Amino acid sequence: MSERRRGAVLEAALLDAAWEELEQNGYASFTMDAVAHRAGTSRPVLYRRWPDRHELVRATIAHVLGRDRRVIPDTGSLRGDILALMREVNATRAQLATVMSVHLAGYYQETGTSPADLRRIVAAGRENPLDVLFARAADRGEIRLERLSDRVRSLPFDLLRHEFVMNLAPVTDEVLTEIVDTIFLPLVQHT
Amino acid sequence: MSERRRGAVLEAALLDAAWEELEQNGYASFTMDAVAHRAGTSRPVLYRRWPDRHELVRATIAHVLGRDRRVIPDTGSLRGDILALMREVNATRAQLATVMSVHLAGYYQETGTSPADLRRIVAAGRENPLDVLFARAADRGEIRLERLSDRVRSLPFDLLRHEFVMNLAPVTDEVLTEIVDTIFLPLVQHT
DNA sequence: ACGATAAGATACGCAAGCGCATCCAAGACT
DNA sequence: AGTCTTGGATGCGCTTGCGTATCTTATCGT
Repeated sequence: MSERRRGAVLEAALLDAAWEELEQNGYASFTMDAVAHRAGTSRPVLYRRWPDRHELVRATIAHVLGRDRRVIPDTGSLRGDILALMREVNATRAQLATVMSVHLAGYYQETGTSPADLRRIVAAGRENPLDVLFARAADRGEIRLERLSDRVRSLPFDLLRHEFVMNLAPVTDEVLTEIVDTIFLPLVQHT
Repeated sequence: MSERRRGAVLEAALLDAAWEELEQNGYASFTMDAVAHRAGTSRPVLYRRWPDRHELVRATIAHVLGRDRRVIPDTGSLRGDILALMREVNATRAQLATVMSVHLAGYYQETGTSPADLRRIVAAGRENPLDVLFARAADRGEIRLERLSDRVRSLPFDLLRHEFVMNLAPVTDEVLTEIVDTIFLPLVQHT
């Protein structure tokens, strides 16, 4: 068993360390030195892979979000599916607040990019699970798909995202069911 | 007329400059030097008022949000009132995204404070306009106040805030009316 | 065993940012 | 005019972070 990390193993360790730095200290205090130290390596190792801090941040976000292999729930009802997906997001994507911190903290001004670029990373190569859930609900006759606006469809997750951003933490299950039962479902039934 | 700024006038100029720095370069790149330079002064002037960068940031946010003297609309209907207030927030509070950037970028880790602290600044000494609007609607018989959850009442502004954060810009009037007409009002009428 | 590659370590020099000390000068008040 | 307060300017020294060069060493493949 080798002691010195190499190739993809080393790269993953570097990105994990970078992520922890982002989470624990925020984008404002994110430095190459801190990442290197946390990863148990030295800065030239980072520079051999990423030309600068911004690229390392971008790669870190892609790395963390890219490993997020979500199971698309199938509970037999739209309510169940949406709640299950929200629980999953809640448990795994509270880290989205860390991503948002990069979104907001000056990254765009510093790099000359835009919010759409970060959204592209998040969305890359991924089927939107919501589309699947709604198609199923339509097949079951629960909803008329064409009658639901995009805004209604994304509403539970917009509100969940909002909670993450405002509180920097996952929400309680009561909040999830409140969103679904008192906001989302009444709107679905209304249309 | 004196040429050298003094007292409250100077302090306002300093805080305005600090705000512009936050807006244009983000919290991650916010420095005392840049603020002093933008304000046409020198760093000791800043340090005479605020012990460090974090305190300057906190004071800047309080300054910007504290000058926000909102008129509480009275259009004769809840829809009208909510839309008017949202338009006002949309026109003046897109800058909330800049505030949020501080919220997220590591300020709390750096200062040992919490999201509740920032919310206290925002809310300080201010009557919540929403309470006024809803009380009026109840007086008019439009709604049963006790039947509306806090979440329904704050929903338009939660969604507006979400839009600000996601897009870093004000929204179109179409988005405002969509939120009110297809999300908020159906929920109000449902209860 | 040997060679190639890449990881790890260290050092260098530069610039920025910071916190502070010191001095000068403008402005207000008596 | 004199005094006090505060604004403005400059300089100092320290630390941190960065980008890079150089050297050593571990590991892998042949």
